[in-house]
Amino acid sequence: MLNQKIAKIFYQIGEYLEMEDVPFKPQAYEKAGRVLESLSKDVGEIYKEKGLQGLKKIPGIGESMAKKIEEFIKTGKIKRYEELKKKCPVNLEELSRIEGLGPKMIKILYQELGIKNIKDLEKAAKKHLIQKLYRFGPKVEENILRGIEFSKKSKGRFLLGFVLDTVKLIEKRLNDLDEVEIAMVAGSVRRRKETIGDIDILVVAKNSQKVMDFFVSMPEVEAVYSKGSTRSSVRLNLGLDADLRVVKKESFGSALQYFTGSKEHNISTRRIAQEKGLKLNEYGVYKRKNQNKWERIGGASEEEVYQLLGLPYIEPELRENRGEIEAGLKGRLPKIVKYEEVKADLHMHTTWSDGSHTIEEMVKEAKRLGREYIAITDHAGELKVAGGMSEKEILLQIKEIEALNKKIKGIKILKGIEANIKVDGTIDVDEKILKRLDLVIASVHSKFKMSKKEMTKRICRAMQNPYVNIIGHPTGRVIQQRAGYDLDFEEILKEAKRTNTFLEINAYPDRLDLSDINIKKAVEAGVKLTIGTDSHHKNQLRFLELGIAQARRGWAKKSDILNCLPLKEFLKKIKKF
DNA sequence: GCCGTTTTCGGCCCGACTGTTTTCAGTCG
Repeated sequence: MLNQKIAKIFYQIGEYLEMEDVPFKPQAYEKAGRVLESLSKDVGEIYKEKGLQGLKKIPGIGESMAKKIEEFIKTGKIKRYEELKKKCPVNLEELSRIEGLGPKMIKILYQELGIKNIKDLEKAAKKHLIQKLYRFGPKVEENILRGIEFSKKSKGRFLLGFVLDTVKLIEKRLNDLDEVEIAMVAGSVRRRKETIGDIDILVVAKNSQKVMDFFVSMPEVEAVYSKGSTRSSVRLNLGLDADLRVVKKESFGSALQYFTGSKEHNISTRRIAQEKGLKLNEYGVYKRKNQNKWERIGGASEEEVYQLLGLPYIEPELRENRGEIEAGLKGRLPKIVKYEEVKADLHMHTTWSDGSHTIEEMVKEAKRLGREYIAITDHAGELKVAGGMSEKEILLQIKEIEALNKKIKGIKILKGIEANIKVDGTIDVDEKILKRLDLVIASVHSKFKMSKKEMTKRICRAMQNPYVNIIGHPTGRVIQQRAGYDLDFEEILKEAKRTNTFLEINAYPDRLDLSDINIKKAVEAGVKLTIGTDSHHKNQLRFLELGIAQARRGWAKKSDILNCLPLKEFLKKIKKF
């Protein structure tokens, strides 16, 4: 929480400095903001443990910013920021969200028209006051109004899981065209980020005009923003924008690398190019010939781009500038788990609790999707709103699963439950029953707002239960809805390792809990993980892919994921004793 | 303001697009 707050202030300081035309500092603040945002550890804790020196170890944070962080921890304020804000007291966060509006324009709008927020901005635009300003015109005014409308309508980013199918469909359709040599989705979708802002697709085409015609007339297209011969831009009925770009075959690799991002990863790769006397852009890799002549030396494939930079191929899911470049240079990039290596889905619900399908229906769909084994893990115990099973029902369900295992071949069904971790950390199902199951997931479903200390103790105690194998959705976050419970994650990892308990990567689109950053921490701590979809409907079983993507983004190897194991070994490893 | 297997000083990623201008500034990804 502290990290996000300070990050926001740093972003704003950067924007204020940009208004003043201060060179280089804006980028420094912006970078520091991004680093803080994706930092896994709270700066408050870093400061408490290691002081100012600890803060300065954070990349992008030096003397001056460390002191500002210290100031914020101690006083809740940063003087420099308050000064800048006094000079230009506008709602920067709100205004810079408007597409096309940056610090320089915001400053002029404030000085000339006293515009402080979106409300003021909308009023001024409707009165046509903006187009009278120097270097502004009717088009700028129009764009501002459109930007305001968009920001009102759009919810911002979209969950990957709810758009991935459509993206894949569009990609496949394009690839099926005779005119298309290759079509590939780039951007945050290709990196499998948990939320995405828009869709970028690249194609190599023999006849680009025909491809563009096809693209803008797809049934999913709601509006066409622009249609050209090399780039078209549309809004899909899902509510998000999609761009299609035609690139030359010889540039496909560098274009794919460029448009896949992340921005931070690209900045790093271009810096490496520069250090080697090369230049990297979306058209290729270039070598300096003389003063101002560059010679193209590659760019047809991504592999070639990375190779010319002296790097191994870096999987898209790793391209977040979280150490993949450094690891690549040292030859220490991990071999991350492959999509086809995960054999099982370890978390799902049926009509026995709050699911929509019978066990048999779920099993058949899971088999169709190629799973080798699955665990049925209906709610049990006190969670009556979610149809928690009584102990009697659990025993009946065990019988049904045993019968189905005899009936259905080619997939094995494991007997499990999702039990509740009560406030005191105990499990609300009797050990006599737990004993008879293949695996037990224990999750927090109540009283989310406990103190950090209490919640950590609560989950640690659950892990001490000899029959609890997996902690479900360990941090309890719901993307775009609520932050996770307050936890000492380091402590959780220690206890998980000590008690041989596994942490879940919940693959449900709005959970993806553990997050990529927490997965990386768990992997580093040697804690093993399981992936489960938490499906409540058979159509949700396909979300396993999202959990694997998340594992890959967290640098997890095959050996870190328990459900990569064949069934027999899995059953041995899951047991605590 | 940050950073350093060439540096504690002198660099800092790159190009396209847009709208406003007659050569460029601002914004974006």
